[in-house]
Amino acid sequence: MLDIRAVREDPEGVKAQLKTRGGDAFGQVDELLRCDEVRRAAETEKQKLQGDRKRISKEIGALKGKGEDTTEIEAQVREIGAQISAIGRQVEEADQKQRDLLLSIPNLPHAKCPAGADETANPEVRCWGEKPALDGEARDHVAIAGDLGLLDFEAATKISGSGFVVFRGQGAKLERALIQFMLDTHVGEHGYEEVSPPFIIQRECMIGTGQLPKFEEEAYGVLDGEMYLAPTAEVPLTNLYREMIVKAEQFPIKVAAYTPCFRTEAGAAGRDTRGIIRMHQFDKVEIVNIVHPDESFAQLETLTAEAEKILQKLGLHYRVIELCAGDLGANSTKTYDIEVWAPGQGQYLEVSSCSNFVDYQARRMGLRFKDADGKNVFCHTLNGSGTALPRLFVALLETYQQPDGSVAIPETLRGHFGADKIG
RNA sequence: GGUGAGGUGGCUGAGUGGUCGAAAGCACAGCUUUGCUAAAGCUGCGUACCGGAAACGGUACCGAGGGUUCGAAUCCCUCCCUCACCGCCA
Repeated sequence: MLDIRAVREDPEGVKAQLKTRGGDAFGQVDELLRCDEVRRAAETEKQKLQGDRKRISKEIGALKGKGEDTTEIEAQVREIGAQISAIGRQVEEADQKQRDLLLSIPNLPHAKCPAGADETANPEVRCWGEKPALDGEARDHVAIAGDLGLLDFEAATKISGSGFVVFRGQGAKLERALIQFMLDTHVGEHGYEEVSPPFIIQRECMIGTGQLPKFEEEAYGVLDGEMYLAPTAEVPLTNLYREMIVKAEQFPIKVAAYTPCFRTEAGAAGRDTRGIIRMHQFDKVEIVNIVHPDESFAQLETLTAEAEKILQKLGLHYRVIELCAGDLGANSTKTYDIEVWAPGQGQYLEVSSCSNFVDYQARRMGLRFKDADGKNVFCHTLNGSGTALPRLFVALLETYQQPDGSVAIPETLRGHFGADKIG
C-alpha cells in the first residue's frame, strides 16, 4: 500500500514510476486523489458537527442539573445528529473507496529498476558454477524419477487431479532431506528463527502481504472464502508481526519456515505441464526479514546470498537475474530471481524470488517500530524462497544423473539423506 | 460443542449515562536534590485521523459491530477472543 501523503505530495512522480510497470495502474492515481479530497472535506465537516454535538450535549447536562427546560436545545442536537449520520455515510463510502484503491495500486519500482516490458528484459546479475558435462544425453527428471520410482503422477491424479504429484520411496525421502537441509542451513548458519506456522490463513493476512484483493483467483479458498490455503510461507511468516510495534533493537528480524504452498495457477493452464515444474501444491522453505528502512536494500543482497548458498552447497549451477519494471511483482520494489540450471530441461528454472517490499506490506498490515524520536514508523519487509523444492528436485536429479540410471547425492546432502546415491 | 467468568492506556487496575481520554500504582523519559552500587521530589508520557508552514487546535478510539439516548467505557443486541470446568477428538 502506498502512502497517501506521498501520493498527494508528488502525484506526477508516482504516476511516472507506476507507468514503468506497464498496465494502467497509474490511471488509478487521479481517482485516488479525487477520492482523498472528497474524503477529507467530509471528514472535516463531520468532525465540526461532532464537536457541536459534544459541546451542546454537555450544556444540556448542566441545564438539567439546574432543573431548566431543555426541550428546544435537545431538538437542536437531534438535528445535528441527523446531519452527522448523513455525512458519516459519505465519509465511510469515500474511506472504503480510498482503501480499495490503495490496496489495488501496486508498489513503486525502485529508482534504478531496469526498464523493460517482460522477462526478456531482465538483466543477468551474476552466474555461479557451470553447466555440468554429462556422460551421454541429458534425460529429464520425469524419465529419471520414473525408472527409480520417485514420483507417481498417476496416483496423484487419482487422489487430487492434474497438477499434483506423489513423491514415493527415495523420492519422498529426498524431499524431506532437502527441507531439513535448507532449514538447518538458514537456522544454523544464517541466524534464522525456525517457525512452523499454520497453513490455513485468514483473509486479513492475505491482504496484509498483498496476495489479496488482487489475486483472489490464484488462491485456494476454504470455508466459503473466509480462509485461504497458504500460497507461500511468506504470508504466515510476515503476518507473525501484523499489527505490532516492534523494537528497533530486534532488527533484523529473521524467520524461516517450511510449508507446503497451494496455488490454483489460474491463467497458467497448459504451461509447464510435463513433470513437477508447476504444481498446485508444492513444498518450499521461505525466509523473511523485517528490517529498519535504511537497511532494506543492503539486506536484500544478504537475503539473496543466503538463498544462493543453498544452491552453492548442492553444487548446482545457477544465475541471478534482476526483474525489470514490467516483470516485477505487484508488491515488490526490487526483486532478484535465482534460476537453477536443469540439464534435462535445457533451461534455467526459477527456484527463488527475493524481494524488497519496502513499507508496502508493512503499511497494509500495520507493522511498525519506534524510531529514535519515539515515532511509530513502518518497517521494511523482505522475503525470498530458500528455496522452492520441486524445481530444486528437478535440477538435482538432472544434474547428478549417472549413465547407469542412478542419481548421485551431493556430499553436503548425504548426512541428511543417509546415502550417497539413489538407485 | 456446553456452562461459567472476563476483555479499560506498555503493564496492573478503578470507573457514577453528562465535568472520563479515562483515577491510582508500576514501568519509561526529563529535571532537581542528596549522594553512591541507590533513594526522594517535580514534570512528562497512548493511537489514528482532520485542520495548520509550525506552535498548536479539533475529532474519534475503553475487544469488534449494531442499537437506545440530547449525550454511552457505563444500558440493550450480535459477534470475536481469553481463562476455567465439562463433552468430544488426533
